[in-house]
Amino acid sequence: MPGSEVMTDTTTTDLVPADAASLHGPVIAWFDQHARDLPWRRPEAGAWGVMVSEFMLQQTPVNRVLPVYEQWLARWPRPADLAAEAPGEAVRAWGRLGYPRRALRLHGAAQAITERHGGDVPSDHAQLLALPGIGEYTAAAVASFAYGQRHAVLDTNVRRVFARAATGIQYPPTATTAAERKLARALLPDDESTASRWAAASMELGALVCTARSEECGRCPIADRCAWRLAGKPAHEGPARRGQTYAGTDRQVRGKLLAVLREARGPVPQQSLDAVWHEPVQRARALDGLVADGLVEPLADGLYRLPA
DNA sequence: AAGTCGTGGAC
DNA sequence: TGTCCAAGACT
Repeated sequence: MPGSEVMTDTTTTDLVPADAASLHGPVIAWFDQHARDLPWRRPEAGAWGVMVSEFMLQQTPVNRVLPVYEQWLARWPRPADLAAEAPGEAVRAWGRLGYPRRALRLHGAAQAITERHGGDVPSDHAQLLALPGIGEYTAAAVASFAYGQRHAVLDTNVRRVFARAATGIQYPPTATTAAERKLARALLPDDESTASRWAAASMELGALVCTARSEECGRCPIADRCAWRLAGKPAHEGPARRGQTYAGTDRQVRGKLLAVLREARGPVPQQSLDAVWHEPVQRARALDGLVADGLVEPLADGLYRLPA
């Protein structure tokens, strides 16, 4: 929208730059003291380790990612190792992390890295963004965490921290707004290495202290200047922002179908897939969807398998 | 641009 | 128990 850049947002109490800078020190100092020792943060993880972790962490909790991440990197320590495998092996190794299309996209990204970038995860934001499964957030995260670059890294944790500390509201909007991106850029430290540190620190603060529910302001290094807390922590206004009932959806059927294929060694007969769901129309629709997504490969004689 | 896409733990 | 939530991407 032309003109939106210059519109003044009167509904928020965004910090002025001088206040913004005062956040960096306390948050980064807190991070130095309380950061979790996660495997993808260790130097030996490398850019590939960071990238794999970011794929797995999309909409999935850290604790569930940890074991799969370790197995994945032990088996495929470089992008070329994964690229040489059948995509179905990536889907199988993905296990029960959920959203298995991520496994397919990670495999595709590994192939693109092998073909276009000599087997090295690119450090350029635009080149990262061009890889399958990498959007604005993941491109910024890899560039920042793996290569120490200066990028606004706006994930759900950071958005919540900024919504509270800077804007004074309990929760950020459903979808990321231009105002949020602008705020994130304004809060980004000038120095590259400090900016990279800030990105990780503000994210960790949201993950450990400034959580969605039962936030712990007593442990927050910037509680004394948090706009939301200073306003008396007003409750979120408006309707509940979620409504994804899972039971009975196509997603549940897809999950059941894929679980059968994941646990089988070779091709599976149609009959085995039919057993997971009673309703034939929905079952067929789910299976068609999996085939269309490239997660399942139909063979002759009513056999199905993970993609070769 | 609102819907779709898994899974399981916490309260 | 049902609801909410978890380092989003894609169409």
